[in-house]
Amino acid sequence: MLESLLPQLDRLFDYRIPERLAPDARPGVRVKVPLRSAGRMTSGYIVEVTAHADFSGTLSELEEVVSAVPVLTPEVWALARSVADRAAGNASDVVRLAVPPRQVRVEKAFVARRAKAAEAAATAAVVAAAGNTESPESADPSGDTPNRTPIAGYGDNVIETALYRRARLSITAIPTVRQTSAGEWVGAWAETMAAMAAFTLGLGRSSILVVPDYRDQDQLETALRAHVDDADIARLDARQTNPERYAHFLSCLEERPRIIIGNRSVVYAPAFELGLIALWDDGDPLHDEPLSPYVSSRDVALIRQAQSGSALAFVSHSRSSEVQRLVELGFVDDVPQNPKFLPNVIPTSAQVSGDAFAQSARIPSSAWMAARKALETGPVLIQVARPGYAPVLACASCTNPAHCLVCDGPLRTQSKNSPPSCVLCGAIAAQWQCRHCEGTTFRLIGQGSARTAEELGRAFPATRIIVSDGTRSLTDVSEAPALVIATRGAEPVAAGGYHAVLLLDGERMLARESLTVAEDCLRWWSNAIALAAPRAPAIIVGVGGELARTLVTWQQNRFASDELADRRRLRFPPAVRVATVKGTPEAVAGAVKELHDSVHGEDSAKIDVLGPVPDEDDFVRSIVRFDYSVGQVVAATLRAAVIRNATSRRKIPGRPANFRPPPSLRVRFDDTEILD
DNA sequence: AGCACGCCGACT
DNA sequence: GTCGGCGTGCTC
Repeated sequence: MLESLLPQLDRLFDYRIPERLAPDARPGVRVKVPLRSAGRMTSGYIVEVTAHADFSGTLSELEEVVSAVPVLTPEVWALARSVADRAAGNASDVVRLAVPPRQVRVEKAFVARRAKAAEAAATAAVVAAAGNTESPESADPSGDTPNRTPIAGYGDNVIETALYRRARLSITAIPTVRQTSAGEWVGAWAETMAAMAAFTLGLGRSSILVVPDYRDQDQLETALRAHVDDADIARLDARQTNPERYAHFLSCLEERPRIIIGNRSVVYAPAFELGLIALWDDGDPLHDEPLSPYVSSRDVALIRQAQSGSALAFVSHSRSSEVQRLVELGFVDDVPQNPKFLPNVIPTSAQVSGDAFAQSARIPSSAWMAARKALETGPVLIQVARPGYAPVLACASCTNPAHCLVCDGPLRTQSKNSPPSCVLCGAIAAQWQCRHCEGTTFRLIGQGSARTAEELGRAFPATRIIVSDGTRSLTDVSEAPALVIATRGAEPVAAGGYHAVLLLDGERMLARESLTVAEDCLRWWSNAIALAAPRAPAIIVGVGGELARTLVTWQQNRFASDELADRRRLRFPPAVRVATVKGTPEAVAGAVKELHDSVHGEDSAKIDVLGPVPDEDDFVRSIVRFDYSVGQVVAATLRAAVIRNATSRRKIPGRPANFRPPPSLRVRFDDTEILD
């Protein structure tokens, strides 16, 4: 496999292995090979070693084995190929996500340590043979390992049995916090996932646990350390330096079961005897890969599960419509939580309290009183939509929104005494003048986390105020009374759970324009509510209707089912898949025609094309919607069109001799934002 | 990408 | 009759 970005080189090439390289030339190792003419080298990976080449011409010789460590295992290669095929992308792009950059020092240390271990094992084997001792114990195939903690909150052994059967599961997380055996507090979901991984480890198998961000990862790691030895955990995440990441990656290649945790790219980690892939909160957009070919970790997990035969679990408080679809198909099994501790959710319409602060923050009196009461005994969580002080500024005289004089972007205030600055370019609006009425003074609109904190501080003078937002986010707070103001997604875990949770900016959060607003809001709110102590009030302000009813009854699965039904009616994802086709008008028209040619007969109803509409640079854009059943044909057809356009690109007349136009056809599958 | 091959216009 | 322009296509 060549490390090339060119779609026309995204296939296997055969090379002859010279005698001197034969010992190291095994599948998975990094190599350098000649391509096209002498002296030009490309790097790549050996995928297969065979006695007879498929290629009929004369073979070039392998130039160099860069390192003897087989970093691209056959399983991961097969996964990369399937993922690329599904999204009409390059396998080498996927491999780049799967295999971190090589770090020579780290790799040498790994090789040396491994050689030493192998030597020690050989000596031990000799001693064992001489002494005729018992053979080393292997994992008990019958399943139940002694001393493990049961996975609580679900039916007896329901999850254990499912893991043993290697089932695919949608698990409704338990909406509260739990204390680990080491005394630390984490979301119950983390405890559940840790117990699942520990059980799988007891079966002698590895787990891959995928979380959206490092705050979730920290909780999961805390929970895991209470179940297993630290040496059984391997981490792969964006916070690590390159050497750290490579060291942990290499440790996954060892032939012993591990628990591998990290963000979305960890789904590609090599794993010894993979027994479980589990995703926390698969609806979080951080599971969507922003690099080509843009395949989300949910889809990668589904492909990997099919190839490895491992168990698969989607764990969340509110089920994504994608997983709902899989449940309705019968492909994934529903594991409901034991409804013993449902959260105490109270929706409140905007019946504003008489208190001065409550009025300015539009907090209803009942919520205000609940917060005041809860503060006597423990921490209270206040969820707001935005960070900063005043997220929006307007002209004080004409009330029109204020804009940056440099780039015309919107203005905001970061903290109380900081001058207004531009959201986009950061310029400080010094000599600002309104473009509508020549006014020169601002009016602050809305409350960001900092302004909410300041005003709450005034209302509760003796209370500790803690702010957790995008710029400064906390992972946990103590059980002492405090007001914790957090932007959605940045809520810290409180020891013992919050004594009250207030969700303030519901209306504003719902005002965002997106196909998935309702689903996203439900997820943000459910996740915050799940941080409450048992029976503590969770008050949601200014949200009514189906969403409020869903939270009160804690029936997110039914909401997901309704949501999916709506998408079916509209023929929107995930009821169907989508692909964007972008390029010159001729290239797009050609690709669309080929699609109609290859999806024909009774299948033709399974595909429809929206557009083309004009895009930037004389390009046009079409959106193809298609049923999952024709996904392979659609991907293969569009892939062929991309390759053809890359191979024979026409020169534009009247341009400089060496001018190369951009690729005249680009394809992107399953972009969740295109129909917003 | 980047290089070789080939087909057509201008030249000793 | 050949030299070299650049468009077209291939890379094991």
